[in-house]
Amino acid sequence: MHLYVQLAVMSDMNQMSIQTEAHVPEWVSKFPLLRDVKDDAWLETARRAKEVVLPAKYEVFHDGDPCENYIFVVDGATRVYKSFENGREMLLYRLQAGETCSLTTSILLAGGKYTANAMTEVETRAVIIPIQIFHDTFDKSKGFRDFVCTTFGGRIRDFIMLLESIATRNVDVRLARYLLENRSEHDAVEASHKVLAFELGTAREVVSRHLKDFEANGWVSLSRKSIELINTDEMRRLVAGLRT
Amino acid sequence: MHLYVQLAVMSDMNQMSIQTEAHVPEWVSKFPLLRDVKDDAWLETARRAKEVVLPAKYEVFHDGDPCENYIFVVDGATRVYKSFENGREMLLYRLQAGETCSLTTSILLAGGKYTANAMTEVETRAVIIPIQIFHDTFDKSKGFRDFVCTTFGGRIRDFIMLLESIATRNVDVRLARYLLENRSEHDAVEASHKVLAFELGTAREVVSRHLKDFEANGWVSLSRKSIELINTDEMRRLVAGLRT
DNA sequence: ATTTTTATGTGACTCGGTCACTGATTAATA
DNA sequence: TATTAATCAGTGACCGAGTCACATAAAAAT
Repeated sequence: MHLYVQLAVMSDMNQMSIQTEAHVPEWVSKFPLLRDVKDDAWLETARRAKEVVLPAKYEVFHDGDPCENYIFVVDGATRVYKSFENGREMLLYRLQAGETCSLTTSILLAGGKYTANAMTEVETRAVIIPIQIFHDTFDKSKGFRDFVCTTFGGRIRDFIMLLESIATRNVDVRLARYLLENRSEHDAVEASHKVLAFELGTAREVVSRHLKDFEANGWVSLSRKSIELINTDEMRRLVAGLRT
Repeated sequence: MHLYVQLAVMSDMNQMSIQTEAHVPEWVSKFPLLRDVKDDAWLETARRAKEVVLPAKYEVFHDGDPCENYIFVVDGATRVYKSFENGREMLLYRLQAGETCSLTTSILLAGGKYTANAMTEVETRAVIIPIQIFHDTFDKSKGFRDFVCTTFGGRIRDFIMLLESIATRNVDVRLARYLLENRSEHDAVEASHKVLAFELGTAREVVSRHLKDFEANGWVSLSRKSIELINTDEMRRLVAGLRT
């Protein structure tokens, strides 16, 4: 959060004087709820906001860091995860184009430090707003405020769903669902077991065992970093709870 | 959420005309962040708010219900929990005097239905604000807005801690900590294993077994609905991670 | 006094997570 | 290119947690 500002591709402040009143930076189009917000407070903040480009595998923030900016993700993908003392990591959510970081929002609104980590998975474009300007705009612009609250409020439900997926231990169902939902047009998922384990919040060995079971059932065909789906009907039955 | 308005003890609207401008309803004193908020929008909302008294074991809201009111808990205790399909229940958080329901807030801000249940544990006094008035006051009163955002934002951290406590399965440590933190002045905890299991988000049998282990270690003495702590030093060592 | 409810204790079992290894394949580099 | 290092996958043993099916005992209700 400290270093990457130096990587910033600043939006050209000099051009502001010749922009028309209705001008909205291009990146805002990625955020439908903000597109129609036209008040001065928001538009000035949007125009002044810094756009940054983060390389892949870049640590955006770390457990314990203070929070200095509100973050709009314009393009790319960033995972927000919690590292536990025992070394395990749990994916809390993934930020993609058009999303904002709810953990960041919560800290900006309520204070405190980051309680999780974030790392870009691929090169990620983001727009950041310093904390003071965030608060100022939050007070002055109802449109921006509604955007922040709406995007933030929805995340509680996601956390509860995450809780449920951990509390009700049904890795086989979640694995099957993940494979069905993330297969390519050729009914294959190109991912290592380690990656799948991280996505599902479980251990690699557990994924390997279930995949072996799936293979024994004739549902999938396994090879290095690739799972080919053979019998998607049976897998769908498993996901639907119609156990075989 | 529908019925209990009929139980309401309405604040006497007729008295409003003779109240001084600086008058703040008594219940606001339970919410430190609101005590110094004096703008008209908030004060009028505070004075108009309905105060309700809910009996113990009253279902405040249920998974799937729409959300119609913002809720200030003035006195008592209400548990907010999620029921899973397999019948297990998980305590998300407990609302006590001076708290507001973050799940309710998230729905008011972002829309949607309740995704959990809430039930009073003891008779609970609460003040409720209808959704339209909530939104109106949220826009007009910076003080109220700051209160809502601050109390709400802090809950994300709690959810992450809850996630951690489930993901890192160390029921013995959490049980010991719970006993240490909730013992009476006589170093005893008066609760059934079932209740303890609910508090810790685990199964009754697991609690029973760990308590038996604690007893075998000479740390506690067990009797019906009562756990007497004998050797708190060793239990503290366990909690601190200095395993024996 | 009898029945019902609640609280607790236990053994057998399944599942998920960890550990310690193995071999196989790919990537890096000397 | 040959060698080394890193990554990927598989497996068995083990442990903790959760579930199930009981059993016993105490308290509450009738």
